[in-house]
Amino acid sequence: MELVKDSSYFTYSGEKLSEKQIKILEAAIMIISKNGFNSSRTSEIASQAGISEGTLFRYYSSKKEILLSLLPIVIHHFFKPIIEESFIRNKSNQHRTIEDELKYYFHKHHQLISENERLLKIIVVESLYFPEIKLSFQTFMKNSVVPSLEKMIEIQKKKYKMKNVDTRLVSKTIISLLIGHVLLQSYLPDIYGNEETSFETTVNLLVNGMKEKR
Amino acid sequence: MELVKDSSYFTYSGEKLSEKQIKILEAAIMIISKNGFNSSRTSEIASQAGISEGTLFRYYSSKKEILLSLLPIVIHHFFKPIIEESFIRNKSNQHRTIEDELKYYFHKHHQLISENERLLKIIVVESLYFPEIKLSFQTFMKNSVVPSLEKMIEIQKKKYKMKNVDTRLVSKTIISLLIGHVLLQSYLPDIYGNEETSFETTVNLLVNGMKEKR
Amino acid sequence: MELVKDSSYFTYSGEKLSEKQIKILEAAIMIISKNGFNSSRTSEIASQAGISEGTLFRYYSSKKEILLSLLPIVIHHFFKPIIEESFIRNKSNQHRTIEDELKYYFHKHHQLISENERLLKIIVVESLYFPEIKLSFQTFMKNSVVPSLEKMIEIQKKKYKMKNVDTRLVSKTIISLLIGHVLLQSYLPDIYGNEETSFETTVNLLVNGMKEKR
Amino acid sequence: MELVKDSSYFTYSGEKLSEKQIKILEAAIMIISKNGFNSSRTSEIASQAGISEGTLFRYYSSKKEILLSLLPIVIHHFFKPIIEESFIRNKSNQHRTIEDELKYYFHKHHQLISENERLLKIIVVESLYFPEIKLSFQTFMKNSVVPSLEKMIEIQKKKYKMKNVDTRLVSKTIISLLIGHVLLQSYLPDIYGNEETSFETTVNLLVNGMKEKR
DNA sequence: TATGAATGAGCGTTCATTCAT
DNA sequence: GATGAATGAACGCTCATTCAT
Repeated sequence: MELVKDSSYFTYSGEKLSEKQIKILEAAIMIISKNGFNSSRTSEIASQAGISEGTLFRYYSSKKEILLSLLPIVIHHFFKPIIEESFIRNKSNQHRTIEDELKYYFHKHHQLISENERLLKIIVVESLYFPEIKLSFQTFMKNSVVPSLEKMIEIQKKKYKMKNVDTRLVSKTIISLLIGHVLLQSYLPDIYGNEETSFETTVNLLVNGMKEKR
Repeated sequence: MELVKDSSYFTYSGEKLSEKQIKILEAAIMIISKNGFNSSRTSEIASQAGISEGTLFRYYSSKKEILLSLLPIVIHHFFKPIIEESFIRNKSNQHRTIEDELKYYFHKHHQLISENERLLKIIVVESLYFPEIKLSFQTFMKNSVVPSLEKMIEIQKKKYKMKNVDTRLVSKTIISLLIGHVLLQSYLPDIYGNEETSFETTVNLLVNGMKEKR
Repeated sequence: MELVKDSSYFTYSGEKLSEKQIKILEAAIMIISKNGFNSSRTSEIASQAGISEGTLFRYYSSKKEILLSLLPIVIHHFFKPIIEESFIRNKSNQHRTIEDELKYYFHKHHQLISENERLLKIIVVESLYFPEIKLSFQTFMKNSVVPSLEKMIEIQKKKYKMKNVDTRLVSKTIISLLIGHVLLQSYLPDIYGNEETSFETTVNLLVNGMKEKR
Repeated sequence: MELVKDSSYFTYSGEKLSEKQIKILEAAIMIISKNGFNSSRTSEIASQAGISEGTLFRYYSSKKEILLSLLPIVIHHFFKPIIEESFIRNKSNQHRTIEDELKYYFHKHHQLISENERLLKIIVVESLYFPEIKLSFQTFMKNSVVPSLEKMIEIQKKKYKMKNVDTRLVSKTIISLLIGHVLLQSYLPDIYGNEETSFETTVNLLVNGMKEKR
């Protein structure tokens, strides 16, 4: 399974997932990301996981519980890294240019999204239909991701004296560009294929736009 | 139903939808956009349409056929306008600035998206799971939307002598911004609420970025 | 089906049961009285009713609803008659002897129990496990059956000047005798077979016991 | 567990139950009397018995075998005492009155029923659905309980010269009263509550009824 | 043509029973 | 012997689809 790099993917701090549970979640991510939650069959997840359907329900008491148990994994593997200091690097590396900073930001996100692609697809889509998932999603965006990003922007604004730039608008733009690039890569790979290589020019365009013209 | 302005919404060239079919499709858009295709019940669609379940199956031989019949409507109402000359206005109004042009482009898209919001949601989400929908979607993007957009960009590039600008990158950026803004408005309305008002500054940022710095 | 004399058994005032519902209830009474509620399969009830399982659930939204819908039938066919004036005849026929009165009371009950045997079995047994059924059962006994019986006893006590007789004890005894006779007939038919013929002597024993000895 | 006085409860002649088996049966009586056989889970019985489910099936090869193994226990603890000489006391204490004799009989039964309440409930209810249990039940009643009771009645009839009394009817009446009282106490405790205290008057009523009137 | 009752395949879930450790 | 994880048949229930009226 391409999403999951190694067997330690699901064993994050604060949770002790058994081998069976990991197999189930791996299978669930495969099946649900392919068919959607509602069209995914517990029988299919079980057989993909190499266990019986009865065993599946020993570990997850309902189909929905499987879906919900993906939430902390997304948070751990996708959201946690984004809000960590090392991700933004807004403190230690102030000698870097804003372009470098943003390229790093885009690159890290791209990497994270690639690593968690199927998982993210599930959570994003199912949050349309499961309020509890949407809420988790929104909460993390609102309380962690956006503040963290805007903090970085504020620092850069001060550093480069771009007082007229609207922080909120820039954060919206950066997130939009990320989302858009990921979706376009997925939907129109032959036109908007290699995302990684386009970051450089995208960042240049963006930073250039933020700088005041003569 | 807010999506459908009048009874002629579904009567596009090449198709003659009966009154019953229109009612069914209206109901289907309501129900499916709310619950997703799989969680939508034919019984609910029928009762929302004010007909019996039996009648529904006289007009659409299967539930999936209803979904697929929404495709040409999306194409007609969403994609067609986008690729039409009047949408781009790249010929007649050459006296306008590039900012005006883009603001108009964003505004028109926003309008179109608003008018077709539920319909688009269905097609975008279900295209994740139904290859035939995805293909239609991709084909229109590749053959019509992107060329049309890039044609406009080329014209503007010539007009404003921005030779160094990468057309593909700009089209990707514009589409990304549109997608991102729509999604963010939907997922994080209290942070990134009013889309329309942010177009102006977004366009300024973008155009500013495209212009060469001193 | 022995319990149900004719097709009008289930059509009592205040309820309009369809033909299908009657078939389902007839089948349910057969199956559940044989196997118990928990061991009865909806598939078996459906096939006994001559319909598909899907149809069964069109008329009763759950298996338990079938069980609960038997309650008003028991009330209508078993409890209602017991508390009606005509059953006790404590007003119009005061010229009758207490023996006649009791024989009539026993006889009527025996008839009612025979007619509703399976239905009663279900309700009595399942009230052990379903509190709502037990409550209905108790309520009817406490508020209707026992008061009605004790009213009759009081009248007879006055008529025959049996002041020393404990009304509550006599009602308990009468009900016990009824229950016991019915159960013994069911469990030990070859020993305590014909209930009807033993009523006469039972009543004589009871009345004799109530009368004061010299 | 209130039913089982001590660890020797289950060790009756002809059977050697291991400690584990006793624990299992104790747990089974608790669980099954509460939920009914079908709604009782082997997992619940095992955990109540403090053993694993696997171990349970080492001692009883199926769930039903547990139920059936309760039968000899009921026979040993409930029926055996009833048919024993000491229970009836028809020989040694001929100086007692018939009232005393019956009160003693009722009292002893009441005591036995109280001590075996849960066990009896299981056997009585499940005999409705398991023919082999019903048969055992019937056999003991027919061959042991009824003859033993009627023997006592015959002796009393001779002693008190009540030739006209129908022995079978009296035995039926006595058993009915016992059954009725137990059931009424269970179903309508607030009306027909204390069984023990009503025996005295019940016996008086019964004996009075058996005696010839002037 | 329109209906809606009837269908039955297929779902998520349970639980008595098995068996490797 | 004791365990408890694993099993899978069978359950209650759903719902897209059919068809007699």
